[in-house]
Amino acid sequence: MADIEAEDEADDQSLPALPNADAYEEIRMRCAPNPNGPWHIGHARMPAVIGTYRDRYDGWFCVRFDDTDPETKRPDLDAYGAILEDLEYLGFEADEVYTASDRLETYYEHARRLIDAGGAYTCSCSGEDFSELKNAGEACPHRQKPVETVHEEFDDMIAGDYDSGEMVLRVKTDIDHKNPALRDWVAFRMVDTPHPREQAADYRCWPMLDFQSGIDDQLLDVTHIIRGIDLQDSAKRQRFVYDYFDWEYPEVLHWGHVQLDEYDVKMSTSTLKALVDDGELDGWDDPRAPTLESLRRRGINGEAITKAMVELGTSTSDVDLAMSSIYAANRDLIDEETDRRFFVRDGVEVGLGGSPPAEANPPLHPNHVDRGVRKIPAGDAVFLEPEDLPGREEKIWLKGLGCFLYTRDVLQYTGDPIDVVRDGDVDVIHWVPAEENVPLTLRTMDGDVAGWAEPGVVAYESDDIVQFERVGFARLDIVDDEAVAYYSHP
RNA sequence: GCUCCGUUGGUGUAGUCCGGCCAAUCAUUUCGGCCUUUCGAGCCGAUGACCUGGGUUCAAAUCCCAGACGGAGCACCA
Repeated sequence: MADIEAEDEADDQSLPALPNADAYEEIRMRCAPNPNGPWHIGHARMPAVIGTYRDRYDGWFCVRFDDTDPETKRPDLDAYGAILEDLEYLGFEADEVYTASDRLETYYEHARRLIDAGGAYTCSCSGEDFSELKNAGEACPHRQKPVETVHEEFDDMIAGDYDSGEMVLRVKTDIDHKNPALRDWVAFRMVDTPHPREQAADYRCWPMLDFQSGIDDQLLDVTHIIRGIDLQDSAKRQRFVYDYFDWEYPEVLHWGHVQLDEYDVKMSTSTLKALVDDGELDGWDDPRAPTLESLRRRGINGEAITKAMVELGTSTSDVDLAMSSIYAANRDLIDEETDRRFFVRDGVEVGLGGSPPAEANPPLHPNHVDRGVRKIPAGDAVFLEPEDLPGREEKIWLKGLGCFLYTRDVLQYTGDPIDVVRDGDVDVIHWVPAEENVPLTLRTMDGDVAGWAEPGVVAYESDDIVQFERVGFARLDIVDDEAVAYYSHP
């Protein structure tokens, strides 16, 4: 029995065990987004994996907004809240939320300690000049400054006495380290542009990510860092600071980039922002946008995204995420609960003859007859999808209504029993009455599709999910009596 | 140019540290069959992979060397 349970547990865990997990009393992680825009689908990997580990190890994770660049990657004030909402949508809640731009005094204090330890120096070289020296493995003259001078100049930086580009604080690493990426990197620089957050608008001396993040990870007792390969060298840079302070660096995992199929639009915050600003996308939740807001509007359950992300694992190579894996996970979650309805795209009208039943009553859900049936009056004519129109003198089964022969431009009711379908010669199709129906626009990744839904859809409200039979799942989005639905997936 | 990292079917992943039980796991996709008054689901089945070349070994997806290909860093971005 115990063996069986152990096996079940192993099956659940598609993620590998965290390195050295046993060595820590509590697993502590951080999700450190830059709030410079709403999240795209790729961002979901961070909370999905970190949150899943948190739950698995009964650990802790925080969201820490690393918003220390007021200019180039300027924070978007709406993004802080939007990101927390996205997190909730994905099925997680942070144990704590921090904002780096609230913590500048802490970073300054650690910088001073680093200066005291001889681990940092103020430098007024231009970026190009320093780069040249660095590539040659040569120190710049500022490296030898007395500690007192460094303190004075750093205080002046904090006071805002320099303009952007005039002075930086560098960490003293190893100026001829064989990896040029690690040589005396910048810890603080001057930024003229005020931070968009009012609480932080007066600061001009801002830490770089490697410094800020390194200090915070220690102060928050982070045991495991999980982040992208673009930050592969960060750990190596930050270790120099950790060594000065005699701290122990956390375990660190890196993963590669995620690419999506099915989208024409590049998955990048800045690209999306530009497309939204130019009006090429109808906002961040446009069905064509690879954003979480878009998937949410399409009625896709956040847990399905989380599941697909967790299945990607944590390998350092780049991965292609197939949207079909998100869709498959979502179907698992919603199929049993979702009502079936008819929706005809680009319908053609065809008359009915031969006295068919006046009303069709297909079930709301084929596996749950107890949920009841729909009422679809047939009337004198129906709409069919052009592709479903049968050939001349061919039979077709209108689902819930019966068998018809297509002859002289009219569908003649034949009264055949269901066996004609079972024998395989007659296709079953969906339809809507030409008279009593609900015009509805289906918004898809490939554009809007106009059509008609069966009358019963008036009973739904926005956010309800239905399955349009033979079309796919959709989320209703009704505004001012205008019926719109967002297509989810097949 | 310098420095890191990676490469298992269409896609993702397990196995690689500690070579044999791996003619390679699981999921998804695709294609068949059963069932079904849709699609999906379910059940059954099929197709499909260890980057290349050397070496070590009785034995290599796994260790070693070389190469190819891919990615990342060398920002006063995150």
